[in-house]
Amino acid sequence: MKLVSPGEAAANTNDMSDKAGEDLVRIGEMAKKYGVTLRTLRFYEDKGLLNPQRDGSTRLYTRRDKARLKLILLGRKVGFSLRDVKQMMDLYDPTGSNTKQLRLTLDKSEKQLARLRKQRALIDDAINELSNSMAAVRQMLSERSAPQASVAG
Amino acid sequence: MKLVSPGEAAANTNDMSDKAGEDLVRIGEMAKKYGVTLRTLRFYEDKGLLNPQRDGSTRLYTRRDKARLKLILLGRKVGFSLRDVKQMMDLYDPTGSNTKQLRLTLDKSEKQLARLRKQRALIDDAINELSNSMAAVRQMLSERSAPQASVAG
DNA sequence: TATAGAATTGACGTAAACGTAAGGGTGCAA
DNA sequence: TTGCACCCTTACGTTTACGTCAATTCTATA
Repeated sequence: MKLVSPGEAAANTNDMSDKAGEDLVRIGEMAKKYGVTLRTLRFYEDKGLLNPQRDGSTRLYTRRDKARLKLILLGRKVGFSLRDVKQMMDLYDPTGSNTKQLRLTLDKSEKQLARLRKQRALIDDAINELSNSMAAVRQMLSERSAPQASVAG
Repeated sequence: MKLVSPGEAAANTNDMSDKAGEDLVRIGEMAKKYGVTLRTLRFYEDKGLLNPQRDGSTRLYTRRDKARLKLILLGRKVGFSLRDVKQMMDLYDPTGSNTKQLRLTLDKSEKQLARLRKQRALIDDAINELSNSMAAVRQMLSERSAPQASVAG
């Protein structure tokens, strides 16, 4: 069964679903579209983060999957683990107000924000220490007549 | 053979070496002194970063080892890998001017500094993105009457 | 129909710096 | 002699997010 020939995603002549305009794409196109590898998409599915339809064994991603993938990638970008992302997404309920999900997300976000700030502080420390060390090394290089005062011993 | 009874590091009645005042310590004291675990010290030795003497099978760390450990810990703090630290330390030659070592150190330091700055930029990005998301989530929480506009789909 | 291009599952490999457990030895104080 | 406080080596486990085959199958097209 032909779905979307590689290279033309718009003209879908498929009669897969009762809903028109489902815009199904296979894994290759999906990967290209979002700059991830096939392995990554399969991995996310294995971890329960994605759940594409199947045509036989072939994965078919809907725009729902695309939305989820976007969220995953955003989550990864801000430093959430896949586990965190899953926890937050698992709380999604299309019928409710999603208050719980939003609260959890906010809670995790606050913690992550704190971690990020801590990390930044550590990096700033490291930058300072490293700059100092470099100054010292430069000193020693400029005074190449003091064999005793080496940096390692 | 008794070397340094635990708790008194100064009064060494040992006749280990011909050099007086060697100030040898065993692994436990070394670990405590520098806030690392025994495993860490053994690991560093296994990786060729430390080379303590032995009394039978017992490791004895000299002040040379202490200096090296300090360097290792500084290196780790500024984000060098142990491999990098080893490369730099391996170039140390007590008889020379250590120009090569210093140059390598400076070179690696510059690269590491660049990495640190890049990382900091990434973190700043993440902080911004996360802050934006959080604002959006707070919005949605405050308008708990819009079921359609959920964060996950 | 042959062939290239896409897709599948399964499963081991990778990186870094140790953690942790197992099994065993040594010395010293009560 | 018991027991504790140290010490030793060996070796597998941990974490996270995939990478990298391998062997096979499906599909479209020239």
